[in-house]
Amino acid sequence: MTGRLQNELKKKRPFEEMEEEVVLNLLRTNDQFGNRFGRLFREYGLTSSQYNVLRILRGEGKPMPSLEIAERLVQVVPAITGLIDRLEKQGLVVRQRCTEDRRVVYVEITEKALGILKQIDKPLTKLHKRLLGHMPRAELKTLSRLLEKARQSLAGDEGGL
Amino acid sequence: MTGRLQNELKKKRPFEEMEEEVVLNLLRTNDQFGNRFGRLFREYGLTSSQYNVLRILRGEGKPMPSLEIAERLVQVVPAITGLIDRLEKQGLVVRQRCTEDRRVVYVEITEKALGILKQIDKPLTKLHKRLLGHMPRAELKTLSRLLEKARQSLAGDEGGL
DNA sequence: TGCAATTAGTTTACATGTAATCTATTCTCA
DNA sequence: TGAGAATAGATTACATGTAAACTAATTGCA
Repeated sequence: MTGRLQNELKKKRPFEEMEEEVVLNLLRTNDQFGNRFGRLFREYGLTSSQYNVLRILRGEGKPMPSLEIAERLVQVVPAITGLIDRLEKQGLVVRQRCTEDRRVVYVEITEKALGILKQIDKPLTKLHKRLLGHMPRAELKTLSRLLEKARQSLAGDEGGL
Repeated sequence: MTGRLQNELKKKRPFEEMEEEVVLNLLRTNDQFGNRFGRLFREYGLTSSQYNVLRILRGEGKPMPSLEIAERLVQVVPAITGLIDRLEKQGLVVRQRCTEDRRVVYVEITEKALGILKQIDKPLTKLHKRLLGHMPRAELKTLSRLLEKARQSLAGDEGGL
């Protein structure tokens, strides 16, 4: 695997090669893991995005404004509307306009959705185990830490160019 | 601060927590980096996927069958058709059916596309630097290695469930 | 030799991500 | 208090990712 990735790189300076390799590895790992999770969620009639919205709502424990959900998803605003639309159509969330500030729409998770999430919990844990169970705890910790550190270059600059 | 001790006691299954944290960090980092690269490519009229197709074609140095490109993109087959369609419409690639095996369609990169890629090279390197330049070489190496290791759990199992 | 299995690519249907623009409300403050 | 700025969402347009079904060409092999 290492060799193949490096083969795709045009040899330049070692340091730039290193950075590019990290980026490619990041993309590749994310894609492959994402595929697996996507397949699992699909077995329960959900997409990854839908699952994530529901997970956030369950974690919050009470209705949330659309934009607050969108924020936690690290998604851009427009996508959230359609996402909630489809969840509502499936009876997994309910929309309710706030009476005090009529601009705000609260989204609440339904019992039906909570039931599905509960069904997913175990297989999801199992999948995590399958994907990462072969790595010792110390390495997982290091990996998390390094990913966080990588993101520090964008800290406080989320929206800027 | 209720204390680190209590926090540790409250942890249910530390190991699974760790795995989930890695996955979330992976998603987040990938999203944020992906946004940056996407914006850069858009300045040159390309999407990330389009850039990647062109980069692969430049690297190969000669026309390639559609499916071979798709394979390297870690993408599923159907997406490649539309992608090539749009690149062709922009005059960035040319399609040519193979005479020996009439099922195969070769895709060739154009001079126009090579010119755009050349323009992108420097800003792209600069962006890499900006995103990862704050990490010492040793950490980049470790990060790459751990990402590769994470993917080993799916080795030789690309298509399976 | 002839037909089933493969293979390369396309098409269709749907969910999503991104940007730009628009509407309805609420807030600010001169 | 009243107009402009800010905020919450929705809408539109387009590129993409995914699955499933389809066409055309080639291969394998009894």
